[in-house]
Amino acid sequence: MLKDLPRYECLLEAAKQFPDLDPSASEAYLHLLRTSDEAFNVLTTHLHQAGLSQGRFTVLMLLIDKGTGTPCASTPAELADKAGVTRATMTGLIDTLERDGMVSRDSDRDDRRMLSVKLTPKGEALIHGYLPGHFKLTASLVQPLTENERKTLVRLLGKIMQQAAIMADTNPIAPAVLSES
Amino acid sequence: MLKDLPRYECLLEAAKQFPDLDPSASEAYLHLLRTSDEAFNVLTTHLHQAGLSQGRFTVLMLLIDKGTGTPCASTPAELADKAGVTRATMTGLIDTLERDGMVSRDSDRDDRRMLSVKLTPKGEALIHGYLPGHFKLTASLVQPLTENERKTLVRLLGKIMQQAAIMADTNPIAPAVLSES
DNA sequence: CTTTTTTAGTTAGGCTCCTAATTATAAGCC
DNA sequence: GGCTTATAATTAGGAGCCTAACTAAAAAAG
Repeated sequence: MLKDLPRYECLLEAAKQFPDLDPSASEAYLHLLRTSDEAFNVLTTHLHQAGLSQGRFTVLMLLIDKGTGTPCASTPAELADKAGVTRATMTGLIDTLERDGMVSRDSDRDDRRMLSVKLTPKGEALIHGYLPGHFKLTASLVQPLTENERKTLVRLLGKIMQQAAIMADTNPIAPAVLSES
Repeated sequence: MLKDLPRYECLLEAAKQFPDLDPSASEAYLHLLRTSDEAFNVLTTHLHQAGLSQGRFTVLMLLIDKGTGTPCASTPAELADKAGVTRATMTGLIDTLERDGMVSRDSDRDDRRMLSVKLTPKGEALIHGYLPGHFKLTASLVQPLTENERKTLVRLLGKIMQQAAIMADTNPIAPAVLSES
């Protein structure tokens, strides 16, 4: 999800040379990316300590049976869709998870093209041992904010997310840029 | 910076099974990551259209001479530090940028271990042609927020960033988690 | 039925990033 | 001077992501 972490000081400086630039927008944007990056890195470090990556973690989460009798996803295609990666990528993730004994592939009796991916006891133990710490970390990150501030944050981020979704649809630059006119 | 994009619906559902979980914190955290991811993807798409990646873009930004006579960085080591990547990674980035004619490597007379990396005219043209659209995109993303909302957002994100920095320092989980007690 | 189309999953090859080991040079110490 | 340590950059090998091409099986069309 978050990677790279360019150092944006230089970018901000360069930005000042652009007359048509909206300074508060740039500042908000850079803060958003920097903050997510920091937060993400905290969690990623925790993941790495458990031998996980974002992709591996997502797969395990999707495979957990949350008491309903069925996990969120079980075939590679479902997993890829819900994880937001391609099927090819999911094949690779399942490959390494299977190699490490965290999941198993079982072929479907009715449709021989399909597979069913399941958590092994080892995988189940790993993810259940990992999650409490994960949730504690996320809680710690947001802990400086009051309940009201959290609501405000979610609301403001929601506006940006909505705008990003609009811009992602109208893919060329021009229409998105002109959306405020 | 942002990649992967796990679909957190399942995660949120799973989270409900954890009694010690702080729901508003999880929600805020997930919103933060999802929003940055969406915003990041919009910009990354724009970068790709220009034949750039986050890493390549950062290098070019660092190499721009912003009228001061000297760019932010010029040796691979400086570039790596300011870009937040390893020197090995920077070597690879410079390799492909040099291959594409965007930058040049010149050896230092005094210290033969050192190199000086410079933008070629082609690289300079590319980044200068790219930036206006980049800034317009970031402005569009934040456009739904009023000036006051932008200030609030920056303030709230700042609190989280500060907390993340604290947690990144106290690296093991336990101390960070207990920081509120 | 046979042929075409669709679907599930994988393979192949590329990119960006990483860590760890390596090469070459410079600097400090005896 | 000669040895050790530190520094600049690179190389080697791996992980996770991508797109595009491929294989196998099921479904649809004739």
